[in-house]
Amino acid sequence: MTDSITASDVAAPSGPGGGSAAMRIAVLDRDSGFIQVLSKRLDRLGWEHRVLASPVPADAVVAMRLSALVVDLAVLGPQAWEWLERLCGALPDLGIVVCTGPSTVAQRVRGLRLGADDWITKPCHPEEVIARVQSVVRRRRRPSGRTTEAKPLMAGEVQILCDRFQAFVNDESLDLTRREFELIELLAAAEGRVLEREEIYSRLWGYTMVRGDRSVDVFVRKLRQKLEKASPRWRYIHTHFGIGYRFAAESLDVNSVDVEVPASVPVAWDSGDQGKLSRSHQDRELTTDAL
Amino acid sequence: MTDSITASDVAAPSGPGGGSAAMRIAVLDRDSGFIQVLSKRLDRLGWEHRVLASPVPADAVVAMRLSALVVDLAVLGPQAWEWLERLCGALPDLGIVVCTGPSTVAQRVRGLRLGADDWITKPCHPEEVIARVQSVVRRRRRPSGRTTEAKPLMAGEVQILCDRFQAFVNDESLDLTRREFELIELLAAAEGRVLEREEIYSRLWGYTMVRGDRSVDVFVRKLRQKLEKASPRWRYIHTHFGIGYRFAAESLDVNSVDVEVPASVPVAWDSGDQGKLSRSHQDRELTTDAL
DNA sequence: TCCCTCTGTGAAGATCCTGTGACGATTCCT
DNA sequence: AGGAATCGTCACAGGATCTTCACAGAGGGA
Repeated sequence: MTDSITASDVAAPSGPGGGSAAMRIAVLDRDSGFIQVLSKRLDRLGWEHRVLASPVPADAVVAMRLSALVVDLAVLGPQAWEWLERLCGALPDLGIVVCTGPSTVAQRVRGLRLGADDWITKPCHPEEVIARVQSVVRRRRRPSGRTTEAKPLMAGEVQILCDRFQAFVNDESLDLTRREFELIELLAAAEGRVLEREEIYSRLWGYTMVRGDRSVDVFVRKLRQKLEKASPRWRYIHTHFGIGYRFAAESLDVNSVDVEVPASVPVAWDSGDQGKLSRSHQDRELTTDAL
Repeated sequence: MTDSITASDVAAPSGPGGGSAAMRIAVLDRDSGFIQVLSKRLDRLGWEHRVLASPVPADAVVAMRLSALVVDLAVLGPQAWEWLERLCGALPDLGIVVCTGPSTVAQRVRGLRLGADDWITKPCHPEEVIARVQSVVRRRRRPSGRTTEAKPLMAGEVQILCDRFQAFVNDESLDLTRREFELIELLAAAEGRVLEREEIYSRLWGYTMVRGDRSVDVFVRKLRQKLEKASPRWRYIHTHFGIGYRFAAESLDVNSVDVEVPASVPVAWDSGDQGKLSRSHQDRELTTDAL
């Protein structure tokens, strides 16, 4: 059961997982020529992608769990601005690249201010579209990506192995579901800081929490149950009333020193390899492209 | 006196938002016309900015602690690519916007792949440059913003940890509720200034206080109780009759030097001149208040 | 000194928040 | 298709927190 979680699952927007892989984008456009050429490139890159021909309600975009969206505002008609604003509000972590015909400075500024991450004017080369999408996604991912690099997190009796998407107590799996694991990973990575519900929600679900949503609470409860069963002498998730939750291992044994360990990570974080990767990658691209 | 409240003061104490404030950018370019127009806009926006006329070594850029850098690659000559790569490697969190003359698709793609966050082609409207810089910075800040503001405030025996939404004395939590914490944080951040009731109220509750509302007083009392219990030899919150409250740690030990520390971040810079200011506290209260 | 206003205090009621169990919807696997 | 696992929503109950109120004491000006 544990093993059923595959790498492809990691495609989650804010997903901690894999590096440059697992790109998932959608193109909202009707320009068949443009779409065709772009799709071809995306295929070659191995990016999951999807073409949308008509204005999709913002809620539907949410469900797609995209890394980025390329959109021609012309398709949306007069409600384009409103749509853009709603989408950016709901999905603060989604990369949005507007790729549309001739526009005025004012229009571009407006789009960017509303939350678009980039604005490309057609006609344009698909390679540039891709490079800009990459740039947008890279920018978004950088800070969250560094925390999670297969280094096991430890707290109390619990060991969190990111590369297995599972937590263990005495080498026994807690049988966490995907959401449960993402939650414990997020909390543990916060190193004892309090995370607000809204932040937890937006990091796990990828869009902003609506007031009254109890999902976070429910998953906290499920996590607590499994932690309690596997490690009864410890408390891990602490409620901060009116704010959110904090992860820190606290022993219930009175005689023990009751050390409060947030979550230690034997990390020595890198920074080099990602850049290196993308560079060699890009050299290859440039030579073959021969522009 | 009430009018001394400025827009910049209103930045929410713990609020993650605060997008436009504290922007700090540099422009590396030689196009005097462009620079002039851009500078003017930046001034009006209140962004700190700085113009660099010649290729600055990447290391020097590091020291500037910028939010973003706008650069014309032409200034850099043939080493532009290498420079760009070095810079992006050294400062993965710096927003880099290339703003340069006509270029090929391949050049733009190369720049973006090397780590640039955006690429604008001159001639361009300064407003668009600004909008794109904002977009870049906004995107970069969101996830890391919360971790950055982790400067603990210190006053007397009390330590305020913003990322835990809690205050501590000797590593023991005061068990502050959300409002109580917001209040102590607000007061402590004022660095010894007197805050009027109306200001406190509007910052914590988000709307203006109706006359006769005693909420602030009640929460001050709760805070005082908890502070008193945890740190009996100190006074922290001082009433200013007819005005409001002031936060400053004052020792009650007579023999002690009675150092009054408003609330300082535990960095190296301070401690010297405090003693000079404090004579008998009674007198000081009257003179410094200067109403 | 007197009087009026402002502040400290305690308590009670209202309000909001969280824990919890259960249910239907959806997805995934066989 | 059938069944199981997982997910998201809902309603309810018990607490925690917030707000309001009344009263007493302190502060400041005439």
